Amino acid sequence: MPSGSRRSDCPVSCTLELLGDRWTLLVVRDLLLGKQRFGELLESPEAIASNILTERLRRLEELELVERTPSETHGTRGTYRLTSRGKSLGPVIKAIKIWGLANIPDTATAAADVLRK
Amino acid sequence: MPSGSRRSDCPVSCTLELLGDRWTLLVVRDLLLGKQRFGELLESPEAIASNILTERLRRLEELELVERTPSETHGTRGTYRLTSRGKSLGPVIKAIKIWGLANIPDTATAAADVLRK
DNA sequence: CTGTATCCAGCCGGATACTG
DNA sequence: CAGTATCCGGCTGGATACAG
Repeated sequence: MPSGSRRSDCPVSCTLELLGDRWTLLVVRDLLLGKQRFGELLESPEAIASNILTERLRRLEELELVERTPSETHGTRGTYRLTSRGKSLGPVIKAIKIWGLANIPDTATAAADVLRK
Repeated sequence: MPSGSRRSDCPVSCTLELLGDRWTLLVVRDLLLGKQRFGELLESPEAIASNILTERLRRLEELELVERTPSETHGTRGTYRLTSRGKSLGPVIKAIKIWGLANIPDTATAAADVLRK
C-alpha cells in the first residue's frame, strides 16, 4: 500500500485519494459479483471505456487489490480476481449500495447480487 | 433526489455519479464531525480550495443532503448542516474509514471523531 | 477476445484576486 | 470572515483504431 504524498493522514481522505472516482469502485463491484474477464467487465451497463478499464485494473493491481492471472495458453488473455484486501472493500460497496437504494429513486440491484443480504 | 441521465440503475453506480469524487465525501465527513461554518470547512488539513468548497456545498444543497441557514444579521454568513438524508451517509463514511485504517499505513482518525465507536 | 495506444474535448481543481 | 469569480494547466474519460 502506498503512502506517498497525501493530503492528510485521515483514512477517509486517503481512501478517497485512492478509490474516489466514478469508475474504480464500479470495477470492484463487478469483481465482487464474480466477473473475472476483461470482456465481462466491459459488458456492464455503465459501459466503461476499454482504456479506462485497463488503467483502473492496472492501478488496482498496484494497490494489491486485484490479482491478475495470465492465461497459460494465450499470453494476452488473463483473469482478474480480488485479493483478500480487495474483497475487504465489500462493506464499503455495500454501504454505498444501501444508501443509493434508500435515497435515489428507481435504483435496483441485479438479481444475482452477491452483496444482497 | 435527481434521477436524470444515468449510466445505469445500479445504486452503487448512481451514488458514485453523485458523490464519487475526491472532495464531496470529505465535506460530508467534516459536517458529520460537527463543523458548520465555511471557514471551518476550509481549515481541514486537506485544504480544499474555496471555490471547490462553494461548488460542493451548492451541489449538496441541491441534493438535499445539506441545509444552509443564512445568518439573520450578515446576509453573506450562513451555517451548513446535514439533513437527515445527509446524515444517513454516516455508515458509508464509516465503512470507508474502517477500510482506510486497516489498509493504508499511517492513517489515523481525529481524536474528536464522532464516527468512532 | 484481450488488451493497448492515441487523439482530444471538456471538466476538475489549484491559485489568486475580489466583493460585501 | 464568507463567499464568488476568473484564469488556466493538467487530468479524465469517451471514441476509435490497432495489435496479438
